[in-house]
Amino acid sequence: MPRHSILDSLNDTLRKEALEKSRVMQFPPGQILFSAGQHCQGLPLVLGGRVKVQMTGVSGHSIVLYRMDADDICTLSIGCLMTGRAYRAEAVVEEAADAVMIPRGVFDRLMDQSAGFRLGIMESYGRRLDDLMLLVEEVAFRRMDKRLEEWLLGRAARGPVVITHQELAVELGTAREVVSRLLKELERRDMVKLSRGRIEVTGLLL
Amino acid sequence: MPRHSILDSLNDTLRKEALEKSRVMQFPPGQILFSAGQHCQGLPLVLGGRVKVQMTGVSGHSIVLYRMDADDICTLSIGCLMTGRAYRAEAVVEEAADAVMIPRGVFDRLMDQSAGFRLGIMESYGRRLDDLMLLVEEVAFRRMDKRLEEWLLGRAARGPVVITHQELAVELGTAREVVSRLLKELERRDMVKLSRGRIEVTGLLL
DNA sequence: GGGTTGAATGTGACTTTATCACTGAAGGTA
DNA sequence: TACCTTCAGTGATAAAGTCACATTCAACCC
Repeated sequence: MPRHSILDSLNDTLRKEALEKSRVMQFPPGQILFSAGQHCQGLPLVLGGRVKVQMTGVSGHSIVLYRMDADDICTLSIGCLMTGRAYRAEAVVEEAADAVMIPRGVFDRLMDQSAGFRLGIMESYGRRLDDLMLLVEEVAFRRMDKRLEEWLLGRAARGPVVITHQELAVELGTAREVVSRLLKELERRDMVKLSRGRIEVTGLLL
Repeated sequence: MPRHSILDSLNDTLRKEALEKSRVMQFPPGQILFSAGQHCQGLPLVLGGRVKVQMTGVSGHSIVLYRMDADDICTLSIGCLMTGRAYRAEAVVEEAADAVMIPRGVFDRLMDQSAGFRLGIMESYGRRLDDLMLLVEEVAFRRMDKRLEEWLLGRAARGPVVITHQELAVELGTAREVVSRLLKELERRDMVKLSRGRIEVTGLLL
């Protein structure tokens, strides 16, 4: 039985109908949920796992925009679903994920029938807008060394971080060389230990 | 009689009710529609004029996120209205604007009763997300000289651009000195003529 | 084991952008 | 006219991005 808080906001009849017409799907790590240029088939409600959403610019550079995990809604899909536009970004599964895929008709019906569902959708939208606004500010004004340190701290909680410099560059929206150099500097200062595809955070405080 | 396409999507009864309970407001240039930290009083439907939405980061720097003009909906307000969060950005009137302010209760009722209204709201949200995603890419990867030239071309259509270097820096999310130097270089190449608070685009092609 | 290969990382040289600290210029007003 | 405030110009330096190439590592195959 899929657990997603936006489904809790539905009454029994609606929930039953929604689940009957939707499918729970499983996605292994590495799977592309959708990519730029594709059209939307339904609204994914993420039940578990983790999915990163990134976009590639005209320049060929990529940047991670945000992540989705348990209890999230794929906000990007809503716009594509309602207006028929194509995705501009790409979603890649990081940790095996499962999601309820709500087809368009059901989505329309839920929006029509349930105030709670509408609230959930709007909340999700609002949060996403906020995230992106913060990202704009971060990219435009914050220093790369601080952003890198912060990113590492956010991941260092449980053991070493498994990631390449190139992937880390996409996380931060910068170049691989910049990441390499900043990491080397941190290593010189004994704040991290580097090995191939792996960063161990040893003494890093914000 | 306010003209806004999202009102056209309502049936006569709903439109009449909505307009009775809403107020058309006028805003002179320079007026702050809302600022960061404030709470939302209602959803503005922009009828005419122009409003820029910008945010100021922790660093104290500002950047323009997007603009609203005739027939736009203040997407940011929706999230704040529905979830009770405070605004994170600031909206400043550039050209005298008028807007219908829809109070929360009416908004809820329209979302409940009108599929067309819902579609309009969702479309607006989708467009805004897209805009912000493009802005992230632009800020992260594109060169400042190209962005500046593009911005100037977007404004040069009717006569000289009246703006200070500082304001232009906020448009692009960079520092005033950077704008000054890039403009000087364009002037050396006879692509613009500079005077105090004014930029005349003479020979600039993309 | 030794050799080959491709991905990942290191680094120098150089350009672009950001920051800091000023100086000078324009335009309004007492 | 003298003063004052805002706007613009600029040198010095640091941070970040770009390009080109060298090196290192791990996996895989004989």
